[in-house]
Amino acid sequence: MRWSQLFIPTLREDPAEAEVVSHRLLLRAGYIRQLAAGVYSYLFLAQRSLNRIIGIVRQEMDAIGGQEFLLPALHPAEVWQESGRWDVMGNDMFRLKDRNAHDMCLGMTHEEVMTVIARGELRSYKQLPQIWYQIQNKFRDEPRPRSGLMRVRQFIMKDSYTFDMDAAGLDVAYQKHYQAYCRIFSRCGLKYVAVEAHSGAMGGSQSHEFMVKSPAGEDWVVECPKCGYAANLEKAVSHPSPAQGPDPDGDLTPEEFHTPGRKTIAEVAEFTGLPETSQMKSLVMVADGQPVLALLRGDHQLSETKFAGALGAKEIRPAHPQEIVEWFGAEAGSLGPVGVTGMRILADLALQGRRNMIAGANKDDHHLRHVTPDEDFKPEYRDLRQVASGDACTGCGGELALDKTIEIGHIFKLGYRYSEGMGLRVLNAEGKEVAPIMGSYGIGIERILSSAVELYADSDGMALPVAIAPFHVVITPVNNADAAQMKAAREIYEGCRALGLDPLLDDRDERPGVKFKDADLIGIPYRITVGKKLARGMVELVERRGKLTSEVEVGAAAAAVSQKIESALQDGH
RNA sequence: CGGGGCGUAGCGCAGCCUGGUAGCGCACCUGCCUUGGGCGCAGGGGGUCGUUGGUUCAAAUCCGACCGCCCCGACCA
Repeated sequence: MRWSQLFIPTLREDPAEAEVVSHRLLLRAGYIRQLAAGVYSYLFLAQRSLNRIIGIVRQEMDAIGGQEFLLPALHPAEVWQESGRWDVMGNDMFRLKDRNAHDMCLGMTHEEVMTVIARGELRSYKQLPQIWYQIQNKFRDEPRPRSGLMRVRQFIMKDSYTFDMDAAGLDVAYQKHYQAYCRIFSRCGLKYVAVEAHSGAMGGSQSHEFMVKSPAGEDWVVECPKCGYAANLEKAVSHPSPAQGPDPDGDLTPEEFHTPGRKTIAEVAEFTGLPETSQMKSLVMVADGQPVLALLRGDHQLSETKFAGALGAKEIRPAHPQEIVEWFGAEAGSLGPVGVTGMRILADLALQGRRNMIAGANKDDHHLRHVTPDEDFKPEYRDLRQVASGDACTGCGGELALDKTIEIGHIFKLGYRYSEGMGLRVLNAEGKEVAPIMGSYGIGIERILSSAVELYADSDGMALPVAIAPFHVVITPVNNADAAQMKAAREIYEGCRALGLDPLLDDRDERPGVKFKDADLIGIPYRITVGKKLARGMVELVERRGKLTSEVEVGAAAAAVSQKIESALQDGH
């Protein structure tokens, strides 16, 4: 296509509201414009790039036997009430009423709708397995949209749903998706990791997230460089570092001592001269309205996800200061498990077997020494500890690393929640009614674009992978007034088209500097510069990433770039 | 929902403190010039100063309410 005819509104300056790299560049390069908080218009370049991404996703989904549907974005309240999620989703769901005051909502996801279709039509085990998917807009009224296309309120998602007769069938569907996701993200040119994930409020047994490491990410993943263990921080396990000092021996009884003004673990450690690992950290949480005491080693952090999981709680929060005083008779900073009644006490596994530790005395400015779990109080032991960087891998002992990541895909086994709950039944070979087992698998389409921008940006702009760039190559005549240059540029352009490439001809009447800057900014992976060297019959072929430049003959330029593109697509660059 | 910041031309900003009816750079339009990294010269168009109430002879400027957007945190199938 000819640049002079296109709408590519590049900005010379950074828009003030954009902070993260991808947001800034997508705006500057004329890919997107904001309409409201977390709502964006995708202009020409973004649409081309997203279509490329969608094309890859579609191919790979079809390759595993997926069947594409297009489902309503507008749902009646009933289907969500039936699954019980009308209430669960709270303010994250966009809700509205139709003219008859009937409750409706915009779909955040499509388990309900898919299940409704399935229960109306699937009758026999002979019809299973099924893989149904859709690529379309989903709506979530995010409490805080942010980071450009990273967290938005309307976004494109590929979502698939599988129906199988048994767990073994689900395993197959799950593995197919796992493999398909690996192919999709590799083909899109991303460096990603698949990590074990928490399956969240959806329930279900097994779950993996596909993550791209990036400082712009919002999730933490834990990785072992030695054995390849990788998990979302919410779910990750590790061996904690050893306690920094031995516990005092003997069958000692708790003994109160005065700790004026010492509230934090660090302050108490300094005051007593004992390491933080000798202390018990007491956190008061409220789980579904009930107070619960959580105990950890002094230097450890509570994983709220693990904590909620251990209790099977839907909603947890730290107790308010007034509540703490009411229940413990002391303020946070002097709390401990000894003498606590009327609430569950959950202790992290790292406290099991420890003796004679320091804990709060439930009396302001006082602590207890010689507190021993199981003797001085009876806790329930659970894994509550959030993994920290440097912990030892439980598999191989390697040193775990923590990285910030962007979640681009999530697959999980749903189990029977929707089929059971919404009355989806088929007859099995014995003629008995059974509920099929389901899986659900999502990909954030815009996040693939954002991640690619983040991953390959430099000071000049973006440098998109060939497979998802809006054009393969931009042909830049340096001087429009030079008829020979324009002619050669057009010939190369036509040559590229003949080879099946998507070329962009920069025929704008602009100074060369402007053309180069814009080409770099919008991230087209290759540029053919037609300039002075044309006198010798040569043009330049520039790779956007790394700015590698080579000279080729005019007549060979199209073939040369085609070859590079071909191999880049093979290697996923 | 808690904390912070911002709203003046398409974009980036100044003006506000100390009220007197709006300015700069980029972009845009016209002409000339120039053509290997956001060129030069000349001329020009474009703004209900987020909305609304109040104070005042007079409000972009002072006071109040509201709305919107960004950032940090909480939250996040």
